[in-house]
Amino acid sequence: MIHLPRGTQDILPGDSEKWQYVEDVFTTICHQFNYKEIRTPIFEHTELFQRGVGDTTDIVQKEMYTFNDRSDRSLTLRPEGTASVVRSYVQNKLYGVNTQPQKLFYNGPMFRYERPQQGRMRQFVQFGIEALGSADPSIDAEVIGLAMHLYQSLGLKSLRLVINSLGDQESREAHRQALVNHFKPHEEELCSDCQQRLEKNPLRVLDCKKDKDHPAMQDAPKILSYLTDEASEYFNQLKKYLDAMGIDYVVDSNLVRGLDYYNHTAFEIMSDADGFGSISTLSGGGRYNGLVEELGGPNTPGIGFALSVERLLMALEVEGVELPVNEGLDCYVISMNDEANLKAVELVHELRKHNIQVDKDYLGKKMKAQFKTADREKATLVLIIGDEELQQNVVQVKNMTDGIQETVDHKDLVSYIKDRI
RNA sequence: GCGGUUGUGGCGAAGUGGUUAACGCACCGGAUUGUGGUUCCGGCAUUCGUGGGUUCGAGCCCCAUCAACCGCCCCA
Repeated sequence: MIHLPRGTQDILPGDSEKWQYVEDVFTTICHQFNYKEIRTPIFEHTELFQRGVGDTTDIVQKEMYTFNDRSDRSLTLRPEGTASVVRSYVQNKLYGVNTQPQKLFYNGPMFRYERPQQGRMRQFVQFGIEALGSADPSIDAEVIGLAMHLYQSLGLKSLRLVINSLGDQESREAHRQALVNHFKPHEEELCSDCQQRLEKNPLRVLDCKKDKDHPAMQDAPKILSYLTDEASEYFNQLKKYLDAMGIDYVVDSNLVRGLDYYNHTAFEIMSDADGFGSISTLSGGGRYNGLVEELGGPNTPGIGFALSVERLLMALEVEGVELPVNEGLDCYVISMNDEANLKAVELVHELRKHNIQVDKDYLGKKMKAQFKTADREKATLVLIIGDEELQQNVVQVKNMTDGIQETVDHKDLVSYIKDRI
C-alpha cells in the first residue's frame, strides 16, 4: 500500500469542516480589517528564499524542499509566505498603486523538511497578512490586533502575547557588539551551538535553552537598552496603541525570531493551555523594513504575521472549544421499491435546486436500513415514498426530532420543508 | 540531524514460541409483511506495518526498513 509522505496529512470529512470554518472566519476578519487576498505560487525560485528569508537561517540551511525542474532551474516549495508576497509586490509594482499601504492576506500550504512531531508538519498551512508601505506603529498594532481578534473570536482564552523590539540597523549593531563583548569571556563554557551563534548571529544565543541557566545569560545586554531614541520611541508608540486597543502583552527582551529580515517590532502569540506539548507558539510576526529593497523594490517598510492552522486547531481542541460546524442533513428520501426510487431521484434533484440539502439511498437498502442511514446522517426530515404515496401524489414527511409524520402534497413540499429546516 | 516509545480487522485493544488470533465499538443481516435512535440473535482478520533471518514451529526472538507519537534543535 502506498501511503502519504512523512509529515503530511489527509484532512478527512469530520475534520475538513473545521478547516473550512476557520478559513471562513479568517477571511471574514481580514475583510473587516480591509485586507485583500493575494495568491502566489506554491513554489518559487530558490534564490528568493535564500535572499528573502536569509542564508544563515535554519530554514534555508537545512529545511527547504529544493529540486531542479526539467530545465534545471532550482525551485523550492515555499517554506513561508512573506518572501513570496514581497516578491509579488515588487514584480507587480504594487508600490505604485493608489491604495497604500497595501494590506494583503494569504492562506495556503508551506513546506519545511523537518522531523515531524505534534504541531510540526512537513506540509502545514499558514494564514498570514502583510501590510506594505507604512512605517507607522499603529499598523503594527493593527496586525497584532487582527491576530488576537481572530483567536479570541474563535473562542481561545489561554493566550499570551509577547512583544519585543529588535530595533533598527544602528540599534542592532550596537547590541550585537555588546553581546559579543559580553559572551566572549565565557565562550568556552557555552554549548557548541552557541559558540557558533556568537560568530554568526549573537542574538540567537539569548534564545538557547541549554545555556539558559548560565550566569552570563542573566545579565546579558538587552536589546531594549541599545535602542536608538528613534527605535525606542517607535516601540513606545506601539505599546501605547496596544494599550488603547485593550490588548494585553508582555515584553520579552529575549524574544528573537528565526528569520533574518525582522527589525523593530517582533511578536509571538503563545498558548498557555495545559497539554499543549512543547510547542506553544501559535503565530509570530514582525516588521521587515529592508526586505522589499532586498528583493529589488523601492525602500518600503512592511510588517506581517503568520499563524499555523494546525496549531490553531490544536489549541481549540485542548481548550475544548466546539466549533459551530453544521453536521446534520436537511432531508433524507426513503423509497420503498424501484418505482418509488424513480420518484426519489426526481424529487431529490428538484429539492436540491431549491437549495435544500438532501440525500437518498444508493445501495438498494430496505426501508428500515434507510431509516438507520437517515438517523446516522442526522437528517432533520425524512421523506417516504411508497406505492400509496405514488398513487396519491404525496409524500410522508417524518420529523426525526419529534417523530411526527404528516402527509404532504407534492405541490406544497418545498415550502413545507423550508418551514421546518 | 539526534534520542525515546510504538505499529494486531474501519476504530480501540488482548495475546510475550506451539493446533481454528480474545473482547469492546462501528458496520451488515434477522427478530411475520411500509418506519430510526433501545434490546436480543447472527455475521464480520488464511492474518498480526513491510522485507529478510533464527526455529520442527513466530503476532510473539533477531536484523533491516517504513511510519506514527513524544522529546532535542528550530520554528508556524
